[in-house]
Amino acid sequence: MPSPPEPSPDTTAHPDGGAALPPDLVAVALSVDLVLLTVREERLQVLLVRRGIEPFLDRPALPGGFVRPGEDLAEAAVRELAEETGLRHPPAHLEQLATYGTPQRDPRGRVVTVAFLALAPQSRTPIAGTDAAASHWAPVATADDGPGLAFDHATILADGLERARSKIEYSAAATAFCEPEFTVAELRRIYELVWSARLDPRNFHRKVTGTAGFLVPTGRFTTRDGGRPAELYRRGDASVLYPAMLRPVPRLP
Amino acid sequence: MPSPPEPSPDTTAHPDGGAALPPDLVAVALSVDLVLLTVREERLQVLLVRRGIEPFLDRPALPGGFVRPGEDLAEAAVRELAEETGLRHPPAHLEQLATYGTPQRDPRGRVVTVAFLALAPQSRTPIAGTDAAASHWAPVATADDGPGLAFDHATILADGLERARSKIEYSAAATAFCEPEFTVAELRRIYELVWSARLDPRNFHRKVTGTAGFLVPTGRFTTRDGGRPAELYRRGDASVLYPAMLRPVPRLP
DNA sequence: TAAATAGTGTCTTTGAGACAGTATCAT
DNA sequence: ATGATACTGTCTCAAAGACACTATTTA
Repeated sequence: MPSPPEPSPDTTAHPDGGAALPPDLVAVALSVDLVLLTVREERLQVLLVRRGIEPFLDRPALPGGFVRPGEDLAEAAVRELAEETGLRHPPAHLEQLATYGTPQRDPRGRVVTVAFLALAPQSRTPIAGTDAAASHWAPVATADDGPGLAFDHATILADGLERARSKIEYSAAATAFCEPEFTVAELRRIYELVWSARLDPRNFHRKVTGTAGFLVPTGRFTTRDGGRPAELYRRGDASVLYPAMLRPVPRLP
Repeated sequence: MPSPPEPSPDTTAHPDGGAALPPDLVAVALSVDLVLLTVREERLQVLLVRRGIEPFLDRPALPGGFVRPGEDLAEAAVRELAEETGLRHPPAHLEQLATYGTPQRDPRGRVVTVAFLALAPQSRTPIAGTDAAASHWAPVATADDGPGLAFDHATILADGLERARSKIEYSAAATAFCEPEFTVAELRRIYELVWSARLDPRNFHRKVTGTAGFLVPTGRFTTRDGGRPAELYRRGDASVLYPAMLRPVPRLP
């Protein structure tokens, strides 16, 4: 890796054309944290890491780390993901979630974190790499059980879940959980597991195949789900879903 | 992988129970910026300030400033708003928009800014105070004309507008533009100006009065809009609008 | 054959869009 | 009276919910 550009970390000493930052600034440490979700073993799961240092030693936490000089925020997010989980490919979906900067959220000092939401299919999330020993999947329903998540990560996780649940209503983001080629039933299962709700297979089929640009039929079929062969689809160009898919009241027998 | 040695910013000198921030951190300056929108003179307008210092001296910019020690992000946003515009009351609606941290977005050094979206009625936005001389309203349609906005504020403004336009679809946020008591026609005018679209008065009336918890009738009437007296309403408890108000394709003759 | 899943069609209900008609003010 | 705006009602159409029926595989 080439050495990073030399920006003086002392931001107050960085004049440019006579303009400099005011000398009485609070310097904050900036980190990124990730809510990486996937569907595996018939459940919505989130990637957690076990903290190897204080504070919150040995407690589960969202993967993340400090932003480096000259590094963009999203760039830092995918780098941390690769380092902590050995993820080769960037996640299929990545978006900024929110920024958390309550003064006392980190006992070490002022640390502000920019949280990202990432969605990926199971095949792209092998968990194997340098620090990978400490990373593991946890069902979102029980992620905060036992020793609670470090820092304010329980809040960040809750916000990420709510974002994911609402995002798949009006966008094609749910396909980010799927393999490159998938059946309508597999996509429906994603919705059901993310929403904890049952959807009518026939109405769902009509909705997703009837929305222009959402799904692209490949012409090929699979029997991997059992029963009559189902057509395989790829995700289409449409990123917004209009009209939106309506989320039922959560009810999964 | 080795990190270049760098002078410790003072955030690293904040030990707590043996835990300290790593010494090779990049310290960043953290600021907040505001997209404060209001409806006045029959147009959607945004509050801008004229920059009094380099860089971008004399260019229009979004109001904002650096976060102080021990200060929460939203807290910093309302403080900056009060300082730069003399706004007494906090805005009726305030939400975090997004965080912008491209390395070169500020020529003075690494400055990351957390942007907020604020909505307020005209009555609460008098622009009178300490630094108020430099602040002014600009119609959003022409805000980026002439000398462009400083930094990446044109992007932030565009994101804020899009957020406001979509937010009023599925939430009661549009009432934040209204006075405490308002008529259905006044609320409709808000939607029309924010969306640049014409809405059918009768269908709009049916929609907003038929959605439980959205509007609370006061029993009193006004003739300030001319014609038959219109009932005055207050905003209700409902913060989400379901089903959503559908945004037509922008078309205002 | 039965069982399982894929896909199509049909009926009902909800709600949005379009627009007629009446009500109550100012002038 | 006229004109303006407030409000109610009615018709039509699009789309969601519920569910019957047929199609094609494996066991």
